[in-house]
Amino acid sequence: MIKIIKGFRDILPTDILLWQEVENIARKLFASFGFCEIRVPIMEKTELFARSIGADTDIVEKEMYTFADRKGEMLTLRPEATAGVVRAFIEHNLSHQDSVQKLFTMGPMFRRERPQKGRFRQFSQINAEFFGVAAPFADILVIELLHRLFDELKVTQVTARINSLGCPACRPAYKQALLEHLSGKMENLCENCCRRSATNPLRVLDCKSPSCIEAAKDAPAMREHLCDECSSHYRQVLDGLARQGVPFEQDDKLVRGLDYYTKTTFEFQTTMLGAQNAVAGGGRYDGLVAALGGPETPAVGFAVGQDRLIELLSAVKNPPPKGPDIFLACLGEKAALLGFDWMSSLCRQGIWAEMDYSSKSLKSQMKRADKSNARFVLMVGENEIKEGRALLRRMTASRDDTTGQEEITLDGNLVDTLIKKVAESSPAGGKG
RNA sequence: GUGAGCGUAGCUCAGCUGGUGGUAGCCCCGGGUUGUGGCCUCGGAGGUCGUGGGUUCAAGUCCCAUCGCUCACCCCA
Repeated sequence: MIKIIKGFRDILPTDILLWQEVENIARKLFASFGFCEIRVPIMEKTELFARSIGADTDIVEKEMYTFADRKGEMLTLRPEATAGVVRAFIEHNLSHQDSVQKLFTMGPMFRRERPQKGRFRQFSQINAEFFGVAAPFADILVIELLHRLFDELKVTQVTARINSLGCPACRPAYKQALLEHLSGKMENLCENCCRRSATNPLRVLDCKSPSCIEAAKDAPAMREHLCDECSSHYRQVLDGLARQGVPFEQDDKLVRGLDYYTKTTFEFQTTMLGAQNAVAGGGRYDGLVAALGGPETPAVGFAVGQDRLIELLSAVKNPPPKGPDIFLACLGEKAALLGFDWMSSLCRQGIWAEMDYSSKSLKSQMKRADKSNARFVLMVGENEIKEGRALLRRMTASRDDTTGQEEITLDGNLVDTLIKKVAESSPAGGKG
C-alpha cells in the first residue's frame, strides 16, 4: 500500500467543518478590516526565499523542499507566505494602484522538519500583510485584527507577546551591547548559540537551553537601546493596542526566526499545544520590499498557524451533525427509477436529497436514512405508485408518533411539494 | 539531524513470568413475522499480532535489525 508522505496529512470529511469555519470567519473578518484576498503560487524560485527569509536561517539552511526542475531551475515549495506576496506586490506594481495595500492569503506551506505535536511538513497558514504605512497605526491594526480573529473564534488561552527589534539604525549598537554582555559567558552557551552569536546574537535571547537562559538573564533589553524613532514607534504601538482593548505582554526576549523583521515583532502563544507554543506570529518588515527590488515600502504582517489554531478549537467545539433534507426510500425497480429522477431534481434545486442505491428492505433503508441524519423520508413502493400517494415521514418524530408522517400526492408537483415541506420544517427558516 | 516511547480487527484497546489471537467496546452488514429508523436483542463479516531475521519443543509475548507512528530536542506558525 502506498502511504501518505511523512508529516503530511489528510483532512477527512469528518474534520473539515472546523477548517471551513475558520476560513469563513477569517475571510469575513479580513473583509471588514479592508483586507483583500490574494493568491500566490505554492512554488517560487529558491532565490526568493533565500533572499527574503535569510540565507543563514534554519528555514533556508535545512528545512526547505528545494529541487531542480527538468531544465535545472532551482525551485522551492514555499516555507512561508510573505515572500511570495511581496514578490507579487512588486511584480504587479501594486503600489501604483494604491500606495496602501492590505492583503491576506491562506494556504499550505512546506517545511521539512521532524513532525511533532502541532508541527507538520505541510501546514496551513493564514496571512495578512499591510503595505505602505510606516506609522504605528499599521502595526496596531494588524495586531488588533489578529486579536479579533482569536476573539471571533472564541479561542482563549492565547496571549499576545510583543517586542521591538529596532531598525538598521539602532540594532547594530544593541547587538554590540549584547555581545559585550555575552562575551564573558561564551563557554556557557550551547553549541548552536556559540556558532550563531557571531552572525545573529539575538537568537541567544530565545534559546531554551538552561545555560543560555542563564547567560541571557541579565542581558540588556533591545527596548533600552532603541533609537528615538523606534522607541517612539514602539511606545505608540503599545499605547494604541491598549486603547483598542487588545491585551498583550511585553517580552524583551521575543526574537523571530526570519531575518526580515524590523521594529515591532509579536507572537500569540499558548500553553495548550505542547512544545509548539506559537499559534501566530509576525511583525514589521520595512526593508523587505526594497531588498527584493521593489520600491522603498514599509510593511507589517502576520501568519496564523491554521493547524495549531484548529487543534485549539477542536478541544472546545463539536460541529453539529449535518444530514440530507430528504431521503427517498424506494421499494422495487419502478420506484427506484422514479426516485432517482426526483432526487436529482431536488438536488438541482438546492435540496440535499439522498436515496439508497441498492434495493434493500424498507427497514434497512430507514436505518440508513436515520444514520445519515435525514430530516424527511419519502417512502415509495409499487402500491404508492399505483395509488398515486406516498408517505412522507419526519424523522425527528418519535417512533410511534403517527402524526409524524403524512400522505403526499405523487403528481407533477411532487418535487415542489417536497421543497415546500423541507422549507417549512427548516430550523433556519427556509434557507437550506 | 539527535533522543525516548509505542506498533494486536476500520477505531479504542485486553492479552499476567513465552504454551492454540479476545463471547471486549465502538463501527460495519443482516435478522427479530408480510413494507417504518433511533433503544433493545440475536447473528455475521473483519487480523499473515508493522516487516525481516534470531533464541526456543513452542514467540503477539524474549533478542537483533528494519519500517512506521507519537512525543521531545532543535526550529517556528
